[in-house]
Formats: sequence, structure tokens, C-alpha cells
Amino acid sequence: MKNAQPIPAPVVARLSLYLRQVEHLARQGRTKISSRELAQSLQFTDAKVRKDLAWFGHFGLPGVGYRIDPLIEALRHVLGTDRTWDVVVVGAGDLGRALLRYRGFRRKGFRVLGAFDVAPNKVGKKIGDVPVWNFSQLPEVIRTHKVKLAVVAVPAEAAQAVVDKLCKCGIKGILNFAATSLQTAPHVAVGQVDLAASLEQLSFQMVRK
Amino acid sequence: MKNAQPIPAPVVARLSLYLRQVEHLARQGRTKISSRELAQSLQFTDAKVRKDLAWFGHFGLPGVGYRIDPLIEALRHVLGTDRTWDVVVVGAGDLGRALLRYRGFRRKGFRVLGAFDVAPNKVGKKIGDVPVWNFSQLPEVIRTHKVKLAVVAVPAEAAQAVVDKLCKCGIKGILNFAATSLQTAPHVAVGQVDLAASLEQLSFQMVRK
DNA sequence: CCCTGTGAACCTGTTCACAGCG
DNA sequence: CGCTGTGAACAGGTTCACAGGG
Repeated sequence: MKNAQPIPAPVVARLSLYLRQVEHLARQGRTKISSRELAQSLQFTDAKVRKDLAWFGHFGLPGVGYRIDPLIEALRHVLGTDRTWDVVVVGAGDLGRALLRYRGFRRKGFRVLGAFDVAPNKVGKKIGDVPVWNFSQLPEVIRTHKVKLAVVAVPAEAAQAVVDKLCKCGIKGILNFAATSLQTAPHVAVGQVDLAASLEQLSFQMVRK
Repeated sequence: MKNAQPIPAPVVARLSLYLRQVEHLARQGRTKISSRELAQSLQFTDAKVRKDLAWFGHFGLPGVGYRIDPLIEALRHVLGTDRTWDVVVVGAGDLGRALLRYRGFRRKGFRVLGAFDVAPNKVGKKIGDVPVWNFSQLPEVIRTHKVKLAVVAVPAEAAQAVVDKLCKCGIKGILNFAATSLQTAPHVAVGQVDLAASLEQLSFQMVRK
């Protein structure tokens, strides 16, 4: 445990993968796993797995491996998903609707409170079991429910304005699906998912062999 | 130009961002941009931008900056998007449907030929202007159209089987939205988008301040 | 003896700083 | 003079290799 230093970003990214994997193993009734096996299933090296897990405690058993249940608990705690986060989705277009229906968020401890849109034909309806509110109600909802996380699924042209508004309301984290780079206050965490860019990366890999 | 070595992955990831940004500038009628300005808009350093662009040619003009049109052309060429790629989507659930309707793919040179699903109530219909075929027709479609790229948007439990099938049909690149890690032949490029993990990363950043 | 935890060596990508060109 | 291109210095993350515990 070298818990003075902050955990490096590439390590944190892998922690999500470890968690996903060990949750899967737990559902199969497994109780222990070695760094070697965990590494192989994710195409890492065993030393990397051990180093990564050593950032937040040493509960591996020499000669045995890691006990899965404590590992899950520790990973969730580090990642902050040992509690439920309320999330709002801004933009109820195709992508927004898909995200509202996506079951995986809830399973990981994220509760989607509702969505916001400006289109009158969407406002007031429900998508799945989640209501769509008028965008003008965003400050009110965020403040009364103390929402910390928002998902932005609006067209690129609208994204920066939406994000400015979110920041003013005191949001702490934004997952942006719009294909544009955002300017925010430094204390707001931003994650970016660019679907077209992801395909583009594959395209690159295919032309070079 | 140091074109003997392969371009490092983190550089390639940024190339997509540079391209997105300069395409945006071109639409505004801009014709030149300096590494400094490009860097600021993406929150990078100017030296990083220059080093990145130097991997595939030096067409920056000292004292002036980069000419935007040739830069776009070069970036598209490197990324392989100076041509159109046919893509199929496997899984016509909520996420699959959203991806089928997503305009950004076409804009970047990806043409979605169609989707595959096993649900009889989906097969035979159209989503947007894209047909949904029975999953059993996958080999036929991939082979006759020589499709190289597939997007996987099926439940995690089904993903590995789908991917095995895709590999057998000779697919070259897979963008996987299922929350599971895949085993494939080494010559198949795999990109991973894990929506829940992306939120989880934000969650981490929020608990540590 | 197997498997963890970890210093040390290594390697790769980033930043710095400046020579050189338009 | 401004801005690119790039070697050199630096920083960080990964791999190696092994000491130590069950």
C-alpha cells in the first residue's frame, strides 16, 4: 500500500476492467483468483495486475491468489461505486434514449434520474421508466437532488452551452458523447466518448497491415 | 518524417482529435492554424501537437502554421478515412438502434450496411434507412460485401460467440460495446467502448477530491 | 513450491529548448 | 520575428526478477 501518491490514470482505467472481470467470476461462484489468471483473461501481464492492485492495499495471499469478494469490495470502494450516484442525461435523441434504457448503468450503481430536452414532443413523456423534462428545469433538478454526474448526448454544436450550464449548476462530472472538445472549470471531471473516433482508430489499425 | 517506425497508439488517438478540430475550423472558413492554437483548443501543449504531426510528414510552415486543407487530407489518409468503409452492426437493441441512427459515422466515412439480430420482430424491418437482417445471414452479407468492420452491440453473454462468428467470416476490426473482454485472433483489431466503465472513471475522480 | 509484493532496470512518451526557415 | 521540427533531458509506466510468506 503506497497510498500517499494518487493512483495513475492508466491504472484507474484498468481497475474498472478488473472489477468487471471479478464480478463475473463471483457470479460463477468462484472465490479466488491469481494475478496470472486475471491477467490472461484481460491480456495483461501478471506483474502489472499485482502492481495495479497493490496501489490500494495488499490482500493477495501468497501461494493462493486474491480472494474475490474482498477484492470486489475494495475495487468498488476505490472507484467510488460502493454507493449509488444519481445521474441526469441531457439530450433525448437516439443516443440519449439508448443511454436511458441501458441497464448497465444501474447495475454499476448509477441511477438515471431523468433526461432533459428542448423538443416539446419529447418533454413530459417517459423513456423506459425515466421522465424527460424540459431543459429549463435542469438547474432546479440538479440542485434539489444534488446531482453530481451528467451525461451529455446533444449535437456537437449545442454541447458547450449545455456544459456551461451544467457547470453553473455545480455538476462535478460530465460524460460527453458529443464530438467536440469541451472547456470547463478545472474542478469538473470530463470523460469523452467519441463513437466515430473509436471506429476511426480501428480504421487506422486496418490500413497499416 | 520518421516514417520507418509505427505511430504509437496514444499519438493515433490524438490524430482523431486533431482531425475533428481542423475539420471544424475548415467549416468556419479557416485555412491555417498554429500548433499553439490547435493545442490550446484540445488542452495539449504545442510541442506535443508538432511532434504528433511530424510522424507523418512535415508540412507546417515556419512563421505561419499548418495549412488546414492539406492537414485534413493527410490526417484522413493516415487514419484510413480517405475512403468509405462498410460497417455492419450486430445487435438491434436500444444501443444498436441508436448506433444505426447515428449520423456521425457516415460523416466520417463509415457506411452502415445493415444490422443483425435474432429477434423475429426486429428482422425484416428498417431502422432509419438501414435494414435489419437475421443473424444467420451474417456470413453471407459479410462475404458478398467484403465487410471489414463490425460493431457489436449485443448483451455481454452473447458477445464472445458473436465475435467468434465474425472472425470466422473474415472480419478485420470489431468495435465492442458489450461489457466483456474478448478473445480474438491476433490479426483482428478490437476497440472497446464500455459505457458503465466510463462513468465509473468519473466516479473515481469525484471521490478523490 | 506457488504466488504475492516490490525495488531496480528498462522503455516509451512528454516536455524543454533551440536551431533553422519563411 | 514567429512558428516549425527535433535532439536532449525528463518523467512515468511497464517489465523483470527475486525476496518472502503461506
